[in-house]
Amino acid sequence: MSPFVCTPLIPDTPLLPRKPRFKRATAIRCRAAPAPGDAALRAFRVHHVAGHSLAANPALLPALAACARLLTAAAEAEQIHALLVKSGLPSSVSGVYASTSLARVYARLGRLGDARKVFDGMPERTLVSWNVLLDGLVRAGDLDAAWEMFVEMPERNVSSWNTVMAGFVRHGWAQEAVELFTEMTEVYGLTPDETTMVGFVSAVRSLGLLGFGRSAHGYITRREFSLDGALGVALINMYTRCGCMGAAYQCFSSVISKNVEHWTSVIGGFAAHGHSEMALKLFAEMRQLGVKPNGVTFVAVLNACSHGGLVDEGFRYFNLMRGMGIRPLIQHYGCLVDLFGRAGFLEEAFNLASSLPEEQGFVMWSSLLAACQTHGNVDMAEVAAQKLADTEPSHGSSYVLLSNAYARAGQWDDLKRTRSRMEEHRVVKKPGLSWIEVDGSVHSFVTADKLHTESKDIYHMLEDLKLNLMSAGSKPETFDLPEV
DNA sequence: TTAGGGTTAG
Repeated sequence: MSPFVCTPLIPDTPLLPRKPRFKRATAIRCRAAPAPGDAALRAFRVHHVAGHSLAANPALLPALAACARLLTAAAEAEQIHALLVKSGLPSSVSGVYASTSLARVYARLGRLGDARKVFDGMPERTLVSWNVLLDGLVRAGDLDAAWEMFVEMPERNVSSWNTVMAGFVRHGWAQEAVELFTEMTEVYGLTPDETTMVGFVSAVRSLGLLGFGRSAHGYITRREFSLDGALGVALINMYTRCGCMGAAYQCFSSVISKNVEHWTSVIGGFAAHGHSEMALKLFAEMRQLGVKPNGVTFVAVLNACSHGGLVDEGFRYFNLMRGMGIRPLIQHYGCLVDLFGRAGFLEEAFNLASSLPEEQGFVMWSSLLAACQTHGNVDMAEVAAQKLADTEPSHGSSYVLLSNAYARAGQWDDLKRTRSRMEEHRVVKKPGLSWIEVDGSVHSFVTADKLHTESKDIYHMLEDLKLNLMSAGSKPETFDLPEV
């Protein structure tokens, strides 16, 4: 295959005309003379070409910072590294900044071995150098190694704690992140800064600890931390995940300088909770104010359309996105499949889903399977369930969704067969969990469990609620399930 | 002059 042809992540479907490719000549010219796109890299080159020594090049550290930020400038970083080695700068004491910055570039590129080599070669290390390496381990997902390093570091500051905490949250260790916060503040008496609060709020968001989230918000307000950056986004997201759209919107409104992520978070929140009109109204407002949406914003917008049954609008937004030069990803196509499926256009949903790469299709086929259940198409449900099982064979939800579809269609023999196949393959469906936080402790429940210490009182309360609902005229939807 | 932060399809 020609190196000049980009392989699209998603194969184009008839819906989506193929994008024009770059002209061959343009690609060759770019390759022959790669001009650094970043201002700092350009400045570095200007000084270097003018014959300035590395130590006298004011753009050295900004250029390395750019390499760390861009993640596409590995070649430039290597060139600067070579120049540093040649100049002898990294081994001099004044080179501690350059070496730390260089180690950071490799750490950010995921080249931990190279980062470690630079670090090991440093005659003098600062706490920042340690934190850079710590961050590299955290980003690579080697949390055990990161923890080991964190414990053994000669000293630690708030940044070290923040680095580990953010890493824990990013890799799903939210509970550990909360514990880390408690230890940092209560045992070590350190004062949290804005970054600490971003990590903490993100952790309590993952765990659904609304009470902790509210306390954190209070603390943030008292400290007069700005909500203009990541902190505002984290707070909006925390309220959204806890189902408090009122608080999320209030928080959003209090952000003075709103960026695309603030807008995306609040739009995504309203979309997820079924308030499609509000989500789309906010999207229009955002554009009117000149904030440019990104691919994630469009996931939120398309989600609003699918939850609101707005098929035509969904396609209009999808085309708008492509018109803005944003390449659709599997999430966007997933929204379209969901949009078709929920609205009952099962054939269209199926055709679109079938045209996409299978390995990323788990969520998409689940949504289609759910749509087949809703609209009573058992034949298609069987195919979708098979696709799901192909993607993740040990996942129980495909069997459960399929048996639900059989139940809805009254095909009890097929339902029995599916359940026995599940047993044969020893597939266990992980039960969905609900939880509620009362006075700082989290109480979790699965369907029909009696493990909670106050289980008896809870079931009494449920009975009361049920009676109240019935007397108010509510009728539950029931099926006559046979013994399986 | 070098470190740590946020949004994504069921």
